[in-house]
Amino acid sequence: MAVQPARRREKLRQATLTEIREAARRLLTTQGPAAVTINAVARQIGMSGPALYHYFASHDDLVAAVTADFLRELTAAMQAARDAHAAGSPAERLLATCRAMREWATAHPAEFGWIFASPIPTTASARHRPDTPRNQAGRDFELVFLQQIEELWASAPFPVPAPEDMDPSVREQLRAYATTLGRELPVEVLHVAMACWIRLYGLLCMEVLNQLDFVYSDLAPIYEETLRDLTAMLGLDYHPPAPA
Amino acid sequence: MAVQPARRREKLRQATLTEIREAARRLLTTQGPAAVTINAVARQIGMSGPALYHYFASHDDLVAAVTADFLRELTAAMQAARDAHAAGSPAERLLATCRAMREWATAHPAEFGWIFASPIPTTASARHRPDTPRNQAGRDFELVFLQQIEELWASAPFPVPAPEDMDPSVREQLRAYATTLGRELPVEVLHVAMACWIRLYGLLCMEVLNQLDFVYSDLAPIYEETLRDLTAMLGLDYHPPAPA
DNA sequence: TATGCCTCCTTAGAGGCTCTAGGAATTCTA
DNA sequence: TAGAATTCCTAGAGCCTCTAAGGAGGCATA
Repeated sequence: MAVQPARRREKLRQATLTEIREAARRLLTTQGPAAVTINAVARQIGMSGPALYHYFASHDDLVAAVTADFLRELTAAMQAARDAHAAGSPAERLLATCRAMREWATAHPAEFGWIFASPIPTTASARHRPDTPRNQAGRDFELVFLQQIEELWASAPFPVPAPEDMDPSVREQLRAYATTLGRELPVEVLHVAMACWIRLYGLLCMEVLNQLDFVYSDLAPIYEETLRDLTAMLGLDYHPPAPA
Repeated sequence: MAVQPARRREKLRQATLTEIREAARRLLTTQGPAAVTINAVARQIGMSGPALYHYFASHDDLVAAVTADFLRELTAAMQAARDAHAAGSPAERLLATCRAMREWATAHPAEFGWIFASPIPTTASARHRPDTPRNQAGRDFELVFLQQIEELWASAPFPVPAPEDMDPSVREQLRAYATTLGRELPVEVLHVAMACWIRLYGLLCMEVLNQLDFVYSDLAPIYEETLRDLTAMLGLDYHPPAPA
């Protein structure tokens, strides 16, 4: 067995990598974003600061890696909720997915805040390396919602505007997006999908990022109200959440 | 004139204060949020770093002061748009106000991002000093929108849900908020007002904070579409924006 | 088995940051 | 005109990111 030792070393490296990510996350959740420094993470795992640069090229790289972890975890939570309702109606599946999104976000506000604060890299640099893990994770996240709308549309079309009634600029933007997706989604369907997404994700961001606590302390009923609106827009029956 | 000298010094102090704020803003818009450090601001105005502590107790204090400036400027822009349509219909006034909000935000994305990133201080400390300039400015901002809804309701009531159909928790939260406002707004009116606010402000935050540029590059028509929805909810006639 | 390479980790240190301490110059007050 | 207050300075402690240079060990090959 000549390959074994090299593989062993690789395993050790991977173990250290996840240890670093876990330490970073622990610091984030317990002491806030500012506490996630290279030095502090290194201290957490009993290393000197500079040693971490063997694993991440910069502080930003570490942040991006951890953010990608969070996005994947959020995506997985939504997919799990969806798959748990594989036998249910499309409406039940969609509602379960959307509720899982809020549950993850409210259970992990610091993590969600970090995802939000680190959007797609600035346009200039994004040109050069368009496929970081962070961006890949971002696309997968969006798709969980979008795919369900797509299936919904295929199985039971909901009302959409006539393409010629849409704003020409919007139509063109959505057409471009549809081609980057490589999917055969009509722009008017995409338009409704985005309108739903904006209402849902926008509300969630405002909640988790404390933009609404001047008036609301518990936004669960407001979120449910929004879900009710979405089902109406998509021609679905609303199903109340399972009681906890 | 014995008071004059003291007044002169106070004037100088105020001049330095605004010079500091302007330098901080310049750094923010030209080099990003991370560049707004005490040292960098001091260098900008030809001072040593520590000297700035005579004007702001900490870096956070400087940030809060600048943020309050931005909020006041945004509020003033909205009020100006409203007052410019004092002779118009309530619908025109409201639309002008909402458009002014987006115009300011898209014209000053860095500033708007800072407002968003520095929400009301963490609940614990907010208890102790509930009336910082930042919070005062935040309340004034919210009121520009809310007051117009209030006037609208008084002059031409729009459809609202029956209070007994509302979620009891939401009803209670809104009742509490109404009392802090010291206004006689029925909770069901407040509920509609908040639903409008969430849609509009949520969309704007997503736009300016780059949460939507994976699909949209120009959100002006989407914003107009949302405004159209709001006018429908409020029983108003939609007026398209004046052409630029 | 001995040698060289490669990886991992160390310390040292440059240059930035926030913020405190203590002192000098200036300006106001009495 | 003497004391008090204000404004600014430099020095420096203790963080931070990140680079440089070197040592200790595992690994592969002669």
